[in-house]
Amino acid sequence: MKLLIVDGNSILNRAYYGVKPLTNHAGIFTNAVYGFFNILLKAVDDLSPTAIAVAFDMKAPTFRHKAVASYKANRKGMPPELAMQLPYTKKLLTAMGYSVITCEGWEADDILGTLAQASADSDTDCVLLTGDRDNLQLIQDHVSVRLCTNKEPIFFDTDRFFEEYGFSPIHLIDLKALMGDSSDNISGVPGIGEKTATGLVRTYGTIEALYENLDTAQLTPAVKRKLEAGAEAAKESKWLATIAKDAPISTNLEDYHNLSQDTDTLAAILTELELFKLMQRLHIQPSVDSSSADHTSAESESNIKPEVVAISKSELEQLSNSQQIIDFLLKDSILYLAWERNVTRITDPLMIRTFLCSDVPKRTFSAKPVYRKCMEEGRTLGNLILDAEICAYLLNPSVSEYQIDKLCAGAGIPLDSDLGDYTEIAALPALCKQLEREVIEQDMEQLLREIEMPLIEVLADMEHTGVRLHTEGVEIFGQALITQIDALQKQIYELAGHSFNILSPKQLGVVLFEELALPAGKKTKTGWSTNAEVLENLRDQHSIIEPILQYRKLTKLSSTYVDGLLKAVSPDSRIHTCYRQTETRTGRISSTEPNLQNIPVRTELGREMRKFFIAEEGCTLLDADYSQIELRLVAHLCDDENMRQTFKENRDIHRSTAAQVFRLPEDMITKEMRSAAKAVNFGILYGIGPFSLSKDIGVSVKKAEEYINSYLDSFPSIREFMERTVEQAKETGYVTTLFGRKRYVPELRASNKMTQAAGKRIAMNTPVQGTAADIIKTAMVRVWKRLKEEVPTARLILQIHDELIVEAPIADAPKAADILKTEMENSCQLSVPLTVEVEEGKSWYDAKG
DNA sequence: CACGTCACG
DNA sequence: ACGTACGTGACGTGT
Repeated sequence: MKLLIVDGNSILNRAYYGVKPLTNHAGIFTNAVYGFFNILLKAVDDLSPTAIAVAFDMKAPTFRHKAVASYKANRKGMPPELAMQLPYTKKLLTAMGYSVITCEGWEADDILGTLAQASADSDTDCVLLTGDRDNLQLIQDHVSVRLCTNKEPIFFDTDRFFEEYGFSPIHLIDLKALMGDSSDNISGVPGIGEKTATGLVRTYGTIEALYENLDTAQLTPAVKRKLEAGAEAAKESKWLATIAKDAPISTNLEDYHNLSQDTDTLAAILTELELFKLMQRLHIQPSVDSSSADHTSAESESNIKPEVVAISKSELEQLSNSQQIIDFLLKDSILYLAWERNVTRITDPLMIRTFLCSDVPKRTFSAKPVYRKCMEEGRTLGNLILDAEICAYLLNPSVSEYQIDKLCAGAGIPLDSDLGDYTEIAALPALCKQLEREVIEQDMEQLLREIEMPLIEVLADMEHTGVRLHTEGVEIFGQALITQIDALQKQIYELAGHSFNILSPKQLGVVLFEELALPAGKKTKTGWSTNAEVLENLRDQHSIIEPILQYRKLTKLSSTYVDGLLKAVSPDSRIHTCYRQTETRTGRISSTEPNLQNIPVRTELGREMRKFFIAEEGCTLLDADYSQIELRLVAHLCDDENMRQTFKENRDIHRSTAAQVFRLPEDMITKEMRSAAKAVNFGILYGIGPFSLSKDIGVSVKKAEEYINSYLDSFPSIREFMERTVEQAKETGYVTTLFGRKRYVPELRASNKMTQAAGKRIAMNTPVQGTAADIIKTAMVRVWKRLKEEVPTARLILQIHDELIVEAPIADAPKAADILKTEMENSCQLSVPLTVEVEEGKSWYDAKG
């Protein structure tokens, strides 16, 4: 028999602080559970114990035992994010067949001590798993410790302990008696520190032996005096430091043998917590949750083992002409199919094309690359009815990466890894059905079918078409930048008196705040902040600041935009960005490789870049953007009559807001007042605070607060809407957009009030930003379809959140412009008009005056 | 790989 | 006392 005794609280605590915050989609924290079992399972793998006992403190300790008193007095209670994970941990341990031991009035330590002693007494080997060095005192023959640290665990037995401490483990309590332990509120002997205490313990062993020999001992007078004065404290401290070995628990070690695992319970809890990695590690399948239990057909079907079959060309043609739903995955140019109970794979490119282009109803996971591949062959993917990745995104947009195996785990769909390459395709039919059903249950079917599904092809087409770049122009622009950058660099080095890396915040900090002794403003966690805002404030203090700011601007343009864009140009002189449809938590699309949604516009020099985004010969660019879409949505969502009226009359919203806030007629509003109102308007969208507003518009925090209050008083319906939205998010755990898109806001349930405040801002902003995303996506689908039908020469090529760009032959441009404006303005009926401005030009720069 | 910085809506 | 507006992506530095 070999016993593993776990200090549950200590390991859970270590896991909690060692693993980054992690929650399931309902907001239950799971990081400590995850870390706990990683530590435990690693130990079990390494040690192969035949019995495992996990000790926990009691929740509400009484004062029968002295250690409890010190515990209560000196350790803060667990944060709720950790406390909520404790019952899950215990239930999982029990389900795994391990013993969970608590003992009223006794600490986990005491349980460890008692069991360790019982092991030693019966010549049974045992290992203590703990993160607390206190437990090293329990080491003796047959009893060793596996000490968890931030790195690899350290193994301690008597010999290893002696090497490190120079005395026997049992004398650890004597060491503490002398030096104390602030974390356990053990005072020790005042004035005796680690060095002295260690020396004394090495010489005398126990404090009793030390005090008996105090008169004859060779001690400095000071130490001797302190020891004499602290005799009582030493005794008291030793008593406090000693772990009990007589907790009233069973010392019959046979009682702790591992029981058989309750796989169902284990699966149910891990599924609830969405700890899929852990499930894999334990080789258990996720459980089917109760909501899907009544759909027995899907369940039984998915439990039938699929048959791997070969398929001939004619059979494939027959299948491709049928009306049954076929699930497919395209991976590394291999096509995997699943239908009825069969799975197969196809490598012949012609057969792959036959299937993909056919009209047979298809489902897949991640369709956009498939559309792209088809488009590269001058075709398209036929009759796609469902993309499971998109469904998963709608169900929870906060997931960082959507993977079939994890989603199956979360949806209670078994994965048969014996099927090798066929594992995923075999599970796909069940996954599609399940996710589709959930989307429908959560009232997002329309969002799925009318927006997200058709959008996949639109995005694929936009990527495939790409945007033309005037590469020579960019190169020349880049050369000019380099020349200026070199000059600035030289100038900066001269002003600093030496060369250094200007782009290194660390080195720049040294130059500015040490060598030049400029007043250091804010700090970051690693050093001084040197961001633009800080540097702006130092502008007048030293002539080095201006060129540094300039240097930063130009190097940014050079590396991110000139170099970045040139790297991304294809041989056709066009840039084919990648639009990501499952990336943002709000429903927006993002753009990568390269990001075409952050091409400079705010400064004149940066805006120059847009001169190189040009139309094909004989073509022109049409740029259509929504005017104030987010503020219009605020007016609609809040149903604010005042604000709605402004938009209905197509008046200047910022001027109108200023008039409300300052209680003046509109013609008395100054530029400054208008721009302050504009900042407040934007701030409102984000859940503004006075501090940030003051920074933004350069007034005092107090003044900024007045503006905000005045704003919310002028528009009471906005305040009500914001409060209502946050309230609702707290109750249900999520917020929704006008079109039913969801986002969970677990931040609202955190105990940290900063996090909670962030949660409120998320709750307030997401319905606005998300609805705007829904609207432009709808418009994209409609514009794309109409252009395809009516002006097939015109191509949608770019989307920048509230802006669409179409490339069209000059002759077709007016018609395309009309379609753009009409479809964008009418993609949604609100209580305020949506207005779109369309402009035209040879380059993006020209098309956006 | 994390951080700081900065580009956009 | 602390940090301080929502949502993104890319680059260079430095551990």
